Amino acid sequence: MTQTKKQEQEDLLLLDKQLCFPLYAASRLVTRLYQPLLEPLGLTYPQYIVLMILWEDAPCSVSHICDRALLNTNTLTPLLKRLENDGFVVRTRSKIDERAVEITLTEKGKNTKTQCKHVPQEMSKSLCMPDSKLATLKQSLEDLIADLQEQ
Amino acid sequence: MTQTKKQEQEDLLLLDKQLCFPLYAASRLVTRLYQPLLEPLGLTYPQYIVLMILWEDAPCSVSHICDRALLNTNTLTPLLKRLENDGFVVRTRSKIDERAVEITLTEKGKNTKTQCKHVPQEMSKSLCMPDSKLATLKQSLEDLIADLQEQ
DNA sequence: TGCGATTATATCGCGTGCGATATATAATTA
DNA sequence: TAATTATATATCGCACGCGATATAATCGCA
Repeated sequence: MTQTKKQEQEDLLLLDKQLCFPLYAASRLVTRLYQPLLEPLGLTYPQYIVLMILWEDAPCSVSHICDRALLNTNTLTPLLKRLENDGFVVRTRSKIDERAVEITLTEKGKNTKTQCKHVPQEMSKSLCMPDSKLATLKQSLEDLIADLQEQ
Repeated sequence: MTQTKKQEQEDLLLLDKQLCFPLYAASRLVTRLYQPLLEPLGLTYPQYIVLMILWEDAPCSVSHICDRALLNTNTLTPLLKRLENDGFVVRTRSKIDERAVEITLTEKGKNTKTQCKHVPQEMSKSLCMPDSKLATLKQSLEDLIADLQEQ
């Protein structure tokens, strides 16, 4: 291999050339931004994601939440147990299919939606980017996810 | 509040309206894609990120890695200890400033770069998106990070 | 019907992430 | 120079994520 070609190939390992790193860093930074909004409600960021799913779809099964959150039961079972412990949800074995666990929102779980109403607004205030650019970014990420899910 | 207005505000809490969720999900899915490439080298994804920084900047201090990786010492100290245990790096107290710890690459740590040469190519094969779109996505994420870092 | 394959959830172990706090060293300043 | 402040790293505790594996219930097909 020529010196030039070797150099080019090594340069692909520069941090600034990676897509993965800004993805990883942006995700963590955005999560940090949510933390002070969610902490007063006694929620973590992944718990907030799961509650959003439940506000749309509850009562529903654990596997339904897995599908929407793109998380596995090894993450979701403990998370849902904590949500149950904290009084947001109830976990019940399905009568129709004894393998399945149905997740139901408690009154507290339902009411938390009202207390979260301000969260999206606060976030879009913090993400000081034009809405059109945010929309494009969101769409690109969704395209990426669709690609990755097929694999 | 009118019924319509209330409805609009609640709709902001739909999972599909969030930017944060595709960011969170895409980051995790991409990390999963790296795993089979890194596992044979005995590396996790965050360890790979730190090694990329070291291939550019080593020897350097822990705080320098913190700055580039956007991670804190509570994450990096244990990670670097594991990298040291696995023979990729050496940690030494700086003689100039006894507070600082200098991270040096071992021969194994340096050689691992050669073994990672194929990783970026493999990844871009897997991310089946036009390069121009990937470049735009990367730039948007970097803009987002720049915004978030100011806060 | 019965038995192997599939599905739904749970558990385990390990490596992050990160808020909070601790400790030691260096820099500053009164 | 002594006291204060700032900086660099480490530690602790807890909640993820996830590969691997386990368990129980259901399905499918011979």
